Amino acid sequence: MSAPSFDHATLETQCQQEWEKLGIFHVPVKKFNDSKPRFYVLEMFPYPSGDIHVGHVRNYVMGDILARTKRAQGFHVLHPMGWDGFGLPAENAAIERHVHPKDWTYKNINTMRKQLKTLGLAIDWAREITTCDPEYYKHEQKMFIDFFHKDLVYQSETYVNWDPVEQTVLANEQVVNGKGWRSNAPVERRLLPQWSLRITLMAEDLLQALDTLDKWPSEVRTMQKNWIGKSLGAEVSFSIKEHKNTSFNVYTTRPDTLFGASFCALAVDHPLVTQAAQSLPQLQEFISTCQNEKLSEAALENKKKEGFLLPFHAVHPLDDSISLPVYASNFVLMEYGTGAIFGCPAHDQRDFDFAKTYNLPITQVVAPTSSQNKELPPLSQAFTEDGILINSHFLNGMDTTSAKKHIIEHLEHTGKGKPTVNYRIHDWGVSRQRYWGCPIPFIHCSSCGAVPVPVQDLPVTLPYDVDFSLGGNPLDNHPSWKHVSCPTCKKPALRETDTLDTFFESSWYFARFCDPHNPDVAFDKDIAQQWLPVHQYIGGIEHAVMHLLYSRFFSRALSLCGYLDEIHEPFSSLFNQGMVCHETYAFPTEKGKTNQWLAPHETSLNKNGIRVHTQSSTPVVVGRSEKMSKSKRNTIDPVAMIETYGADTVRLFVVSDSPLDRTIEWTESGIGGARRFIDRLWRTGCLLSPDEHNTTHSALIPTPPQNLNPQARDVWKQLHATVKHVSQDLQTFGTNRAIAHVRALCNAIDSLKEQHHDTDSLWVFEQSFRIVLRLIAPIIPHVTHALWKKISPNETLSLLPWPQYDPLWTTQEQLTIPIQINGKIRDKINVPADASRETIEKIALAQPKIIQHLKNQQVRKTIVVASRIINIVASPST
RNA sequence: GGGGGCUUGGCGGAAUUGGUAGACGCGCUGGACUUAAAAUCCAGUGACUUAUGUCGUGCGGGUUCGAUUCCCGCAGCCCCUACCA
Repeated sequence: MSAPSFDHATLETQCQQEWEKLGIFHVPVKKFNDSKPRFYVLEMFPYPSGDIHVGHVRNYVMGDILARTKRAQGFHVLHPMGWDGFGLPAENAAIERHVHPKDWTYKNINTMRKQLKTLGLAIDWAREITTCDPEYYKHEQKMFIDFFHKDLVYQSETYVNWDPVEQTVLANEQVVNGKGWRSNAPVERRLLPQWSLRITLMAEDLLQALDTLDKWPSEVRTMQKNWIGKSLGAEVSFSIKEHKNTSFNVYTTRPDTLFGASFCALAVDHPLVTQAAQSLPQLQEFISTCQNEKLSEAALENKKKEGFLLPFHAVHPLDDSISLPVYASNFVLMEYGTGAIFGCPAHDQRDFDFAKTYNLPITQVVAPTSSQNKELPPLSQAFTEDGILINSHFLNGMDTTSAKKHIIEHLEHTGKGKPTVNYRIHDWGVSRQRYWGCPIPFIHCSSCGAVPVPVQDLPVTLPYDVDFSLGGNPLDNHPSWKHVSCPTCKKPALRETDTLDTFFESSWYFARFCDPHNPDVAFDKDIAQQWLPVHQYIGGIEHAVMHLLYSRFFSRALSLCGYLDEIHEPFSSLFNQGMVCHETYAFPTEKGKTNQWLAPHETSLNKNGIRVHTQSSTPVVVGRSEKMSKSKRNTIDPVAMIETYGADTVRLFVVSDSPLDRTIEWTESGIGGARRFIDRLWRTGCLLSPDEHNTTHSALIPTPPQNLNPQARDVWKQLHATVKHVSQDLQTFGTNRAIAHVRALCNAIDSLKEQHHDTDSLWVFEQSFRIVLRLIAPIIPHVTHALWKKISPNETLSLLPWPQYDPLWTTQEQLTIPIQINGKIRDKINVPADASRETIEKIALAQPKIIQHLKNQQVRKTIVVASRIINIVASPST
């Protein structure tokens, strides 16, 4: 890499101090009454995990480029930053390293803030928020109570992962192969009373409104759609032969195949199974086997479908002479539908497998449309397509669609069933048995039940003096914190010791940023509404479902509770940045032990080209490239890079090559090229003398002198075209193209300077260079700011309007048009842009090369696409 | 099992959305400057070919005057989701 031509560290610090002094990126918290449009750009805020890595840099730089561009284009820009403070890693640090989660979190925040600030981001730091601050979460507690009063919150019993050794509830990621991650003890399922949010209430609206989100990636919309999982079917009632008045309901999307039913199956936690198990020890055993299996088997593909034959039969709802065996089975889920199915082996692969295992009849009731009454061979697998009904009494001969309609009508008529809409999405369980989260503001009283904490008593703050060595939930173990009196009857009562899912904080932070320090309310409605919805949200695809869906639910719930009017969608445009990946490195592991990951900087290639742990020279296991994450330690620290090359170089480098939505494999090769470009700008800028006339630079590009030489004229045209392209590209995250255009223009103006030394060419050179600085400023703000100060001491680059191109200069008066013969380019001609098709054709056919090629050929047809191409279709003359 | 995506020189990637494939950069090669190196500048750089040319956007087909772009089939890689009745 080149020797620095200027001291980037000093220059960048100075620039950042100047911006701060001028308050350029600060937006007052108030209602605007000017006509200036507003633009809210938000990157998903970081979890304070320790240090920033290059993935963060790429993410926040791309948002910053947009914020700076929009600012120059005349918008009030809101571009804030905050911290998603609550989370499990803080608690893990407490358990493993005996630091307090709060201290750990705030220390990380301070580190990361400092690191982010070195990038020179155009952020209004006065709006910084931290979600683990009671000033933030007290409003969340109020919201929770408001949701409760609107019946959007309720309590119910739900299963959790319970570690019997640690005496604690485990998050899904803390369950490894069905065992507790620390205790290695088999995890149990336990029923606990939990709080849930009624997101299912809004399932239909959340689904329908996806169609309005036309500035979201279609994959994200599809994923949400599948997650909500609406299906149309029927609920069918099966009565039990042995017990009069007992029945169970089955949900099916294929009621048309009902005559093919050969068994029924219930989930192992279905009430009828639980009941039967009371007198059947073997069934009890089967249930617990299935429940443990359920947690351990991540790969369900090879899992056997098992059943336990229950001591009763189901009566076929269409023919009470038929009774069907009923199984408790591991492939039926209580969480979906009604937790019970009827098995139709011929038309469902799972049922087919099950029938094969237990020797149940396989009756085909749908025939392929093509089969036309021919005899059907026995099935080797389930036939799941639509077709024509057979073996189905009154349904015979109908197609699948009309059979469905008929059977549902029939079932409704006999009272055995009804059409049903089913959603896959569940209500959102928000209780977590953890310390480092927002306390749920409820008090449990033996006589009054669950009572909300009175608003004047909010916030319910987390106690600092907690003991993590006891295991379990420290809030529950705290000697005094949970003991309170009931707000209603004043009798001794217990505080809720569960805290909220950390997705709760991130579901409304975008609204808090609008009015971040309001002590009384979560945010002022009018102030929030002038910014919302977020115009451009930026974040990873991993949040495609949960975070984005919860936020969408929240904006609806907040509207219901009067926090917002008419804001239903929180993010009008969404951009998914690509992942930044890197190989993983680990010491060779012994069986049964967890990987000991190594950070890339701890390894190096030895002289034989083998990657080793640098300190010990031990060869390391090189794993495949994965998304950078703290857990795999495959992160790259940008701090050293910023020190060596400067923030501008790092900023330019991370957005230069790959399109921002593409997954990239991190490599530092090429960063020298980014620095070279900046050095080149610096050298060129230093050649220019300060502007003595104190010209004020507006959006308009100045008019050049008359009669420029052709090269200068071409540069001037290219300049306008570049402004056009870059303006578009910077707004659509096409930074790689924008940079390429600017570099091409730089090459052109440099060669103009080399070849022409007249005053007019010099003028073109200087003016073009000024525009280059303005176009590239959002990407490399420091060096451009400093250079502008040199050449226009009375202006601040960040306050200049965005340059506007003149369409007159982007039109070509002379065009190069290729001539094809049968689709192959044979020659090129220069023609005036307004040449008619006939003229072009005439010129083309007169070219010597073309005449040569058309010798012995007969022209059949000529296609002239104005200002594009000419294609001559010819064939050998006969 | 279901859904989505990707595949262009040695590498990252462009391509006006069906019209000059390889912009811009990295790397590499040669040259200038230098005692030498670094830096900088100049030239070259898809393959084959002495050249005119020929081939070339994962593979096979199709539509079209014309396909990296649209359609069908196949392969490889990646992501999401999953016993969803």
